Amino acid sequence: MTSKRNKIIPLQPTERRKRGEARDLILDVALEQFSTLGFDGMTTRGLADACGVNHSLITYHFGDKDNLWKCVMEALFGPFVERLNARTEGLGNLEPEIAMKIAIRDFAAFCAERPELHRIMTLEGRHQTGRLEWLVENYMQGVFDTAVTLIQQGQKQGTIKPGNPARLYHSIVSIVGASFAYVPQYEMLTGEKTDPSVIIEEIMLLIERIAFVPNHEQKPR
Amino acid sequence: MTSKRNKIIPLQPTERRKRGEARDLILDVALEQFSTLGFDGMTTRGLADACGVNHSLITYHFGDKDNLWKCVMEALFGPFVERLNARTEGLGNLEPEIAMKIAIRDFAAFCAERPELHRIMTLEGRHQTGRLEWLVENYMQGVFDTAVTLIQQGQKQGTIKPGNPARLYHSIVSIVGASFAYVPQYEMLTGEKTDPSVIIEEIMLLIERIAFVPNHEQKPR
DNA sequence: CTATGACTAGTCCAATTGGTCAACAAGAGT
DNA sequence: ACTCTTGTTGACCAATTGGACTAGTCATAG
Repeated sequence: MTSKRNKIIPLQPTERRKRGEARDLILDVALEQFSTLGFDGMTTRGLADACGVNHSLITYHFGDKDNLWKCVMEALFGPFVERLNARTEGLGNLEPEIAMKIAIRDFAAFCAERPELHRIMTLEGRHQTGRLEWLVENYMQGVFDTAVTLIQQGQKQGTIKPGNPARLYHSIVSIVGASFAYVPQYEMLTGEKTDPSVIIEEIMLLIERIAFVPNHEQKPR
Repeated sequence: MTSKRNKIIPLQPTERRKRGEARDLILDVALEQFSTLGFDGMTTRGLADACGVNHSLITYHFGDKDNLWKCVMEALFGPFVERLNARTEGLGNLEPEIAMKIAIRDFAAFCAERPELHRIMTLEGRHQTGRLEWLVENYMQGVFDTAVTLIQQGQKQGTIKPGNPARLYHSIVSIVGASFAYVPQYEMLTGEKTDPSVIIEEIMLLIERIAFVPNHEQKPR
C-alpha cells in the first residue's frame, strides 16, 4: 500500500488561521487530491493531514465525503461556467466565429490553470456512480448547448467547417483538455519544461486548422 | 463511502474454470478497476469479488498490489508496443508520412479497444509515486523516439507540417487519447451512442488537418 | 498413479478508513 | 461582564483494508 498521508503542512501549528480560511484551503487541497487519487483514493484523513487540520473539521464543514465532492466541483466548475456565460452573453452580437475563438481560449486558459478539470472528467467518465451525471446535468449541459448553437451559426455563415456540431464540440473539448493532461508525460519524455501560454497558443493553432475555415477560402458575403 | 465491492460475478460458482483462466480474468478486471478507481481506490478484495474468485488467489498469482499493477500494465502496454514496433519495422521502407498514418490509426484502434490506457495515463500523470516514471521508462520512451524520428523525416520531405516534432507528437497523442475519454460524457450530453470506428475516422481526419501537408500543397519531388 | 500447480476457504493481524461525539477556543453581539 | 455562534480538536467506533498464513480440493501432465 502506498502512503496516503501527505506530509505537506501548509500552516505551522502555532500560526493562527483567519476565519473561514481553513474551509477554502480544504476545498483547494481536496480538488488536487480528488483529481489525482480519484474519489475512493482520496481519504478525508489524508486530506486533513495535507491541510494541517484535524480531520473532524472536514465533517464539520462539509458533512460527508459525497457532499465534500460536490462542494469541490462547485468551486471548480461554478466560476468557470459563470465566466463563460458572462462572456457569451456579452459577446452576443459578435460573429459566432469570433465568439467561439474567445470562448475556446477562455476554456484553454481555464484548463491550464486547473488541469484537475480534465483529470476529473476522465476519472469520472466510466463510473457507475451518479457523479458524472451530476456534473453533466449541473455544469456541462449548458455549456454544450450554447456551444452547439454557436457552431451551427458559424457553419451557416461558412466560417466554421461543416460536420456534426456535437462531434466538433467533442473534438475541441478533447483536444483542449488532454493537451494539459499529457504535460507531465511530455516533460518526462523530453526533459523540457513547457510554459502554459505556449500550449494555449499551440491549441489555438490546432483548433484553427481543425474547426475554422481559412479566410481565403471563405465565400464573400 | 461508496460500495467498493462489485456484485458482478462473471462465472457461476458451479461452473468450472479452465486452467489458468482465472489469472487472465484477474488481469482484465484489475485493469478496468485500476483505470476507473485509481491505484488506491481499487481494492484487492473488491477485485477478487468482481472476479468471483477467492481473494488469496491474487496474492498467490501476483504477490503484492504493486506487482499486480506492473503485471496489469505489462498486459496492457506490452502487446501494443510490440505490435507498433513490428509495424514500424515492417514498414521501414515506406514513406514516413504513410508509416505515421498507419501507426496513428493503430494507436487509435488500440485506444478505442482499451480506453483504460488514456485513463491510466491521466490518472498517473500527477502522482508523486514512481509509477508514471516506470511506465515512461518501460513503454513510452521507445514509442516516442521512433515517432519523433518519423516526424522529422516527414518534415524534411515536406509531407508533415513544420514545428517541434516532440510537441506534434504530444498533440497527436492527446487528441487520440482524449477522444475516447470523453465518449461517456458525449453520449450523456447528446443521448446518442457513438461507434468506435466513427471516432477513429474522425480522429484521422482531425490529424490529417493538423499534422499533414495536403497533397496539392506538397512541392513536387 | 502420483506429483504438481491452480484454486477455494477460511483465519488472523495491524493499519487505515469514514463518520460520530463531547469538549474546547475564540471572536461577535449584547 | 455574559452568552451564543462558529471554528476546531482529540478520542472513539465499526468496517474495511493489504497482506500473511494454513488446510484442503481438484484437474491434469508426466
